Amino acid sequence: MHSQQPAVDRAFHALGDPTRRAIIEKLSHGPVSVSTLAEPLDMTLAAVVQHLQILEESGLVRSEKIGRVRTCQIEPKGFALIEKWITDRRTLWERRFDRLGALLAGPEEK
Amino acid sequence: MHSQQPAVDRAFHALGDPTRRAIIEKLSHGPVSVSTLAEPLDMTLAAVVQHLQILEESGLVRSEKIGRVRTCQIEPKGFALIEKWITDRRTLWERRFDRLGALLAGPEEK
DNA sequence: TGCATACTTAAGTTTCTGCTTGACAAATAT
DNA sequence: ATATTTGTCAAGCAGAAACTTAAGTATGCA
Repeated sequence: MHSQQPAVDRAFHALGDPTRRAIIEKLSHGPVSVSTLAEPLDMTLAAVVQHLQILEESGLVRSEKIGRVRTCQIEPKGFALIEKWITDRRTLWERRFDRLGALLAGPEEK
Repeated sequence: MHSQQPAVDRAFHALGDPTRRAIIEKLSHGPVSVSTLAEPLDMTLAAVVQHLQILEESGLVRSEKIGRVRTCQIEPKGFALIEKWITDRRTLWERRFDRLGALLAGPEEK
């Protein structure tokens, strides 16, 4: 139950981990190398690389290797997906709320 | 590592699970009882109750028990938190992108 | 009163995640 | 040339998370 899931599923799963959100926070200020990213994160570099793989597969991060250093940066595509998911749902429940409000205000014609 | 975490952490963790997102999707159309919620979800009612507890603690769902039936509904507060987290980060990286664009367009005075 | 419904709670099992270790590869510096 | 830096890969393990089972509670109904 983990191979062929849609992009929005992977994006939500990726953001579910606090370490990965910390990585996103750091990348928000600009592109950073893997080791710089790992430095403040009380864990081995290998663990950070694993988090980065998940972030990259989920479309939240993009990276490029030049020489021996891999530089990571935010990929907005993934964020757009989860924002869309939320706003789509909110549209549904707000529409319901509006209808309810209209009813409570008293049914009007026209 | 799970007791004193901020609300935004709990909200992201809650939405990381596909079953919980399915519950949110159903609730987006309006309030539903626990057993109605559980019906299409290939798992026991007890499991669904556990998911609901997490959703409720994360501020994404609210519920009220009347008689013997508990009715659940969306609580927008939790969603506002995670949308704010995303837009805050995007503000950062878009600002950077704007500055970059300005540089590439050629430095101008004034 | 007796029985079904709609949960609730606790405990145990299984599966998944995050992390470490260790060995390795490639680029760069000395 | 060799040492150092930067990252990659593959096991393996401990704890967390999801789920089940089973027993219990409170409400509503006949």
